[in-house]
Amino acid sequence: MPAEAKVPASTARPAAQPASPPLTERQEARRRRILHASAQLASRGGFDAVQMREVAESSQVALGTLYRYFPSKVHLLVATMQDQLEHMHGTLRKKPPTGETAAERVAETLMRAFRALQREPHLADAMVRALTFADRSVSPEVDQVSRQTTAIILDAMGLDDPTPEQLSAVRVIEHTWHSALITWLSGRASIAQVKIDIETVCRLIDLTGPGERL
Amino acid sequence: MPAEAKVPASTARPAAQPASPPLTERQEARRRRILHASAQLASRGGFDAVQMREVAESSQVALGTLYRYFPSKVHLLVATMQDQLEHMHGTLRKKPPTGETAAERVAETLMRAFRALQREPHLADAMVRALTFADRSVSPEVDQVSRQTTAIILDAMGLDDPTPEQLSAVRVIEHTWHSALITWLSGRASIAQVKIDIETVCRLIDLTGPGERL
DNA sequence: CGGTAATCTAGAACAAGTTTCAGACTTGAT
DNA sequence: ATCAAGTCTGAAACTTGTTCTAGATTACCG
Repeated sequence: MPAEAKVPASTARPAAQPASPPLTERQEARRRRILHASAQLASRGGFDAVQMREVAESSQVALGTLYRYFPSKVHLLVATMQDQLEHMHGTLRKKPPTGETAAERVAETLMRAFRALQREPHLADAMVRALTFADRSVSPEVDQVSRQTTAIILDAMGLDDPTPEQLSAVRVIEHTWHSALITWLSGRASIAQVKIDIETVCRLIDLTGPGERL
Repeated sequence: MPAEAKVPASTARPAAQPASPPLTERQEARRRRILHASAQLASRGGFDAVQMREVAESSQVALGTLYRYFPSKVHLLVATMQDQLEHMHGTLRKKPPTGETAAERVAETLMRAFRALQREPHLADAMVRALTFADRSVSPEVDQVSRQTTAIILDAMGLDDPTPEQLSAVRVIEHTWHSALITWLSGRASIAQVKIDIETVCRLIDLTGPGERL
């Protein structure tokens, strides 16, 4: 019979996972080392600096093992993003935004996240590029990131059960968030411009507010 | 002195180009063959199917020459997108949108473009993935695509000199457009959902309309 | 404990993007 | 027509993501 339980197809820890045998302690440690190495390399030189051989070496794992845990570089980086997002969500929970309106609070939250990303622009580059470059084979993982982001935004809005209109607005905000990050990372938009775009899109929230204004 | 003028760093033809010696007829023909081959391969299997060696072979050009015209696969695909966008803009000009409000016309225009993309989903995949994956070295070309997209949207709005607020709204619409396409292409959103997102974000236009409602 | 099935390792091998190079070919100027 | 400079070609080499393999290790069941 099995030795170390079969490794799950690169999934996160905390959130509920349909069916993936729990990891051995050593496996958990390996996974953690890999994610750490990934984030570290990404922080240096972004997407390109995360080279699978280097990740394997840094995390003291054979290349084949790395691929067993994360079936591709994009899977690895998306998992890295999941990891960082949890961090961020935790941090944000502690100091909730203070704005008056939901729109203000969401913008405030996103700008806070944006400032965090600015501190590690290379890491941001690696994660966001991986996220948008991901193909169908990474959909479940990308979806998980999306859900986490949605949760953060809904938290900021202070909503428990949003209307379909509000969910649309949130989706649009996420779209804008990702795409604005991309333009910033590739040097085509300034920090100020990203700020404006975020504030602009957040106005949509007012349109779908409790008053149901259309 | 030079023979065939030095090839420009992969730029489009029609739009004004800062400084790039005009192409020989044969060079122009090569460029065209390359773009055609690129689009053809992309239509088959998307981003992955556009293999540089195959593009070179299909377009009867040496690999080195291909790289002289387009310094990377991403450059090539972004140029392919520029090419297709011109087409599209021309087509759209002929049948302007009929909606009452600017928001309706923009949504109508984008949905028309979306339907065109649905006819060649693989091509769309290749172009959009290249666009969002592009790094700084492709910024000028990506920017050109962005300007073209902006022009299409402003056309639909029927505006000549937009206010800064309106430009913000247009940028947000573009963000949403790109990101929504990505989610559709990677199978994480349905066509219906993309439609909703586009319609949702287009409401922003009303917020920044002539009335200057904040 | 012993057996056994799965995992991990080291390293080779493969695939596709990118670079490089020597030599043949074009072009525009004289 | 000739020449110099730049371009194109064909092919090999290099890089990095990904796959594969044989053997050493590990985990768990009985």
